Amino acid sequence: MKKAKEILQRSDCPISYTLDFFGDKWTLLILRDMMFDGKTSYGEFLQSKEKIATNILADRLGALESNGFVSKTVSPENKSKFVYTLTEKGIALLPVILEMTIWGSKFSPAGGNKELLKVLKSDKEKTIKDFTKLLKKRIQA
Amino acid sequence: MKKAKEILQRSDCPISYTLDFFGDKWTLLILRDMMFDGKTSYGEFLQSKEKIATNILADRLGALESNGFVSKTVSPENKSKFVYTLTEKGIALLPVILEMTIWGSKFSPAGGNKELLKVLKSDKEKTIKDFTKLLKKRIQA
DNA sequence: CCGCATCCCTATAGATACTG
DNA sequence: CAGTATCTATAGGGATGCGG
Repeated sequence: MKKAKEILQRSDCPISYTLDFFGDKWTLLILRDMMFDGKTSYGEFLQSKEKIATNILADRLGALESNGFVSKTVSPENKSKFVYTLTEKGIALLPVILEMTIWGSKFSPAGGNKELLKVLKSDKEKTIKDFTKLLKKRIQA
Repeated sequence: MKKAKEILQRSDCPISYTLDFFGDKWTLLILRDMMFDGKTSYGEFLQSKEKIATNILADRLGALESNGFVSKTVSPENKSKFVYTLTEKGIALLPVILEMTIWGSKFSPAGGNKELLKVLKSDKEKTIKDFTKLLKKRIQA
């Protein structure tokens, strides 16, 4: 039995609310892996370059699931494996993540995703819309 | 003497880089107060409804300053008071914060800023551009 | 062995009281 | 006004466990 670790809302401010849940260093990285790399399993998340600890990963996946950002199902191929997929509520975070990508690409010493930046620059709104559509399609299959 | 608390970069990923610095529950709220409420002083930040602790505020202001997101100057009116203002690097985070506002407004039980949402919906890119211009003007005065 | 969870211990975040 | 000091709670790293 898992306790659902509810979100404690500090104020009515929408920014504050967003940070109440996503204001940590790991949660959005999991969503990134799902959105951009199509990852769906615990093991795949573990392999990301930032090296998330197993307990943190389990905790965040649980929180994401119990708050409706991802759904957890048993893998059809492997009964002892779980598949995590984005919900629409999770997909709705794409614009936030993309803006973070843009900002990070501009200011990180490591540079950023030049390809993505070029596409975004030409028509950001369209890119967001199209990518959202793609993600939604992916979860229907 | 203050240690500059450098950012430890977990990977080359721009999203990860953004989270390395802004992946906490308070830093962006300070920027929110500066952007949307025009706050400029320690005392004003303390009064926000989320009730930030004094040591956290001091810590975050120090980090924001030493990393070039805000600048700290002595108040012209009151020599024993400091004035914090956004830099261009800080202003560049506006799109991220606005997307968080949009997301939070959509999903927070408390609802959100309906006015802002309406404006953003009609032309998001223009709104961001105009507001950025306003913020830049503000720091030149 | 792999996928996932738990335990333990340290480091950091954060609340409250206090100070130059 | 603008912080520090001190103390406690929580996040997080690494090892370990356990079932297939």
